[in-house]
Amino acid sequence: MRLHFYLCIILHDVKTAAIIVNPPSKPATQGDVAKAAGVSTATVSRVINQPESVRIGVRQRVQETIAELQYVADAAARALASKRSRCIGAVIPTLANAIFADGIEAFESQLNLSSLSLMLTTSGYDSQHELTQVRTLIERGVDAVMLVGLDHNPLIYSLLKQRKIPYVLTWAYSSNCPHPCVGFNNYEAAKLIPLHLTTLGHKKFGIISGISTGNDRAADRLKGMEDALTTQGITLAQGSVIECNYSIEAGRAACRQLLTANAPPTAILCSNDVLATGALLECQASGIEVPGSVSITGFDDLAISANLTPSLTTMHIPFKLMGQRAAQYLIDRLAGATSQTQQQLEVELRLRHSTAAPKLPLLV
Amino acid sequence: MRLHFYLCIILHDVKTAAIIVNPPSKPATQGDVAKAAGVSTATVSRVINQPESVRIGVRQRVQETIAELQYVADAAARALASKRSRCIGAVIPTLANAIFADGIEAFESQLNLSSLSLMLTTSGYDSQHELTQVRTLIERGVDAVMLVGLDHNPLIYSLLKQRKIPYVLTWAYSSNCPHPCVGFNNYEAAKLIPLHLTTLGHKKFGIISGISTGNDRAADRLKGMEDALTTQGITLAQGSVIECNYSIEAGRAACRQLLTANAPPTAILCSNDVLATGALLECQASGIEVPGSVSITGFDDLAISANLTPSLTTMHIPFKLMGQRAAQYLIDRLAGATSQTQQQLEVELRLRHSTAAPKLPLLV
DNA sequence: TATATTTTTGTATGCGCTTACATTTATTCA
DNA sequence: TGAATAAATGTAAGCGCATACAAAAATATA
Repeated sequence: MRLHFYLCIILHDVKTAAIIVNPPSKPATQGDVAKAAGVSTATVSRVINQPESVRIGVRQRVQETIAELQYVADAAARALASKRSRCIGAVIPTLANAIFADGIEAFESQLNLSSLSLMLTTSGYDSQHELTQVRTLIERGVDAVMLVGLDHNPLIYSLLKQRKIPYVLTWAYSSNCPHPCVGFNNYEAAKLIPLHLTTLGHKKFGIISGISTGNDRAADRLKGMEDALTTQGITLAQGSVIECNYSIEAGRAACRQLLTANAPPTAILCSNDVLATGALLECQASGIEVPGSVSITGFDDLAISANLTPSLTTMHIPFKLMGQRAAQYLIDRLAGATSQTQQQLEVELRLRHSTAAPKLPLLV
Repeated sequence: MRLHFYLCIILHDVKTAAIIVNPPSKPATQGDVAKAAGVSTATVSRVINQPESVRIGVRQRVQETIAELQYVADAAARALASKRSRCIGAVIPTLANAIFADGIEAFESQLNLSSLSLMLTTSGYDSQHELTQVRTLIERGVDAVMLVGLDHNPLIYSLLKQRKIPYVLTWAYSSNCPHPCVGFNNYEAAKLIPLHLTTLGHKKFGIISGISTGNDRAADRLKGMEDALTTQGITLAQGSVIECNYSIEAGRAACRQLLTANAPPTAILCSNDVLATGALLECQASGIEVPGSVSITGFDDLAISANLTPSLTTMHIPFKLMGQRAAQYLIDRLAGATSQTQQQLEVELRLRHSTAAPKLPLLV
């Protein structure tokens, strides 16, 4: 088979050779390119990895040969020899609800700019499963790992450190976080929301939170909201904090539960926009006026939030920027550079139409 | 360094050895395990890949040694030697709106059951970029590829065939599709929707479609709806078909445009639920009654659709099943088995509350 | 022009694993 | 019990590439 191949080379009809030979034969290797171009494999390797180090004439000849033979470097062999897979792993809780979509898409785009690929997995908000996924990623030989949130199974950190695999935490930030992170302070951000509502005159609150166990973002947001209320001298009534899954149905159910209580709240704080959307839709379905009867707030500023009626007051997060920064941090680390280890991003409370002063001010 | 290691082995204190040695030394290799267990590397390899072929006693000893040394097989070396990366690539249009979330999560879960990892990329609905992504995946050495839709750059197919990489198309099905596919017939499914509305008495329709160029699902759905209407003797007025991005904003804008026309439609057919959600929200925002003034339908049955007010009449697709089946098809192919090449899934029109008879029957 | 220096290229090893084949050990059967 | 057969294990050859080091070529220097 190879016979035809070299024959064609001699005949200066390399293109035809490639066409004729490729279907039946195996893909070209570096050695094939080297022979065809009349250089050593080392030179071919250099043309690919450090083109500047090869004289221009030789380089071009090799590049042409690569094109003609449709040579594609074998990723496994490269990884084995160079000890770099050029793959980055990421574990996010879920693909549902597009909560992580913008951040991840930006993360991947940024990686691609540096010829890195993304290996994306989901944990289902289960820290044990997250550990499994990280293990799998490490076994796959990823060069670095991105995780969501600050709290993770200690085994994850020890695995990562043992293997000297760079990592970055996202969707959260804490000034005293002992790990590299790119995100925002969920606690501090969440504190801003109750303030807005107490300023409007609200005194009775309900909170719909994600499951805080094993989810530091949810826990921080919840605590932030609670602490801010406490600071304002407001006490949350029994049963006015509900934790549930991040789903519209759960948000609806929680909202229903809060509003059918003895003394229903005039404001419902949701720890993300999916829950807030659910709450809002529940009010619509039950004919409860928002913000007339109850104000509702979210967190994340998802695509739908501005389009609901009423549009949702929520916390805007620069997810795209976060994804880019997180990727760049890892890229820099892999290049040996030392970029800023902890990066805090600015968030912004977007005041829209789901919040207003409570309808009936209490007569005191 | 290694000195300590073997010393400890001799002292029968392997666990300590692992703990002491691991941080400073390199991860254990197959050879380390082989020596420590007193077998050849071939046996270690067999214990990992075909445990049944190793006698139970030896097998257990090796497995214990693996655990003690915290041995993890090097993926690159495995891939190089076995010519299988155990990675599957997938290209989906976008992570936004969670349109592909359920299907992809199921796809990944199914892969994981067979120790396969997913390499997920997005194309942004751009067929040129899709080609780039497929190229990247192939260069990464994925064992198989999943794509969304039937129409793709011919180069993608020739690349895949040239490299003999199994692939499967999803989110679509056609009986005369020359490629393996697991999905549903977008055209036939879409045809069912107008029928429902004409039965209710609607005569004036508007359609909000995704961009049909380069998107066979969008094109098929649009054509299905148009053909069904034609069959019913209904003509679409000029400008009553709008193509736009799959975003809520675009759906809102399109809806607004349709409803402010001279003779606005009494029913708006949307080619997916994101657009339908946008349309519905636009009506809410403008105080237009649904289904009183206008009926609205979607396609996909996303999580939000049943929770809107009114709940959305839409086409339900078994995305989870589709993801599983697609993964299983590839798994079977990689195992050399020949499973069914084209798999059509059942869809179901979910009648909900966004559709009703038109308010004012025309007096003829 | 001859030598020293720098740049470019080649040689050859090994990354860690799988697997064909050879060898040894266990099992079966006459 | 011994030969024939089957099962388990070992030996050793790569897989395709990157790279340390050696050699050659180009360039600079005197």
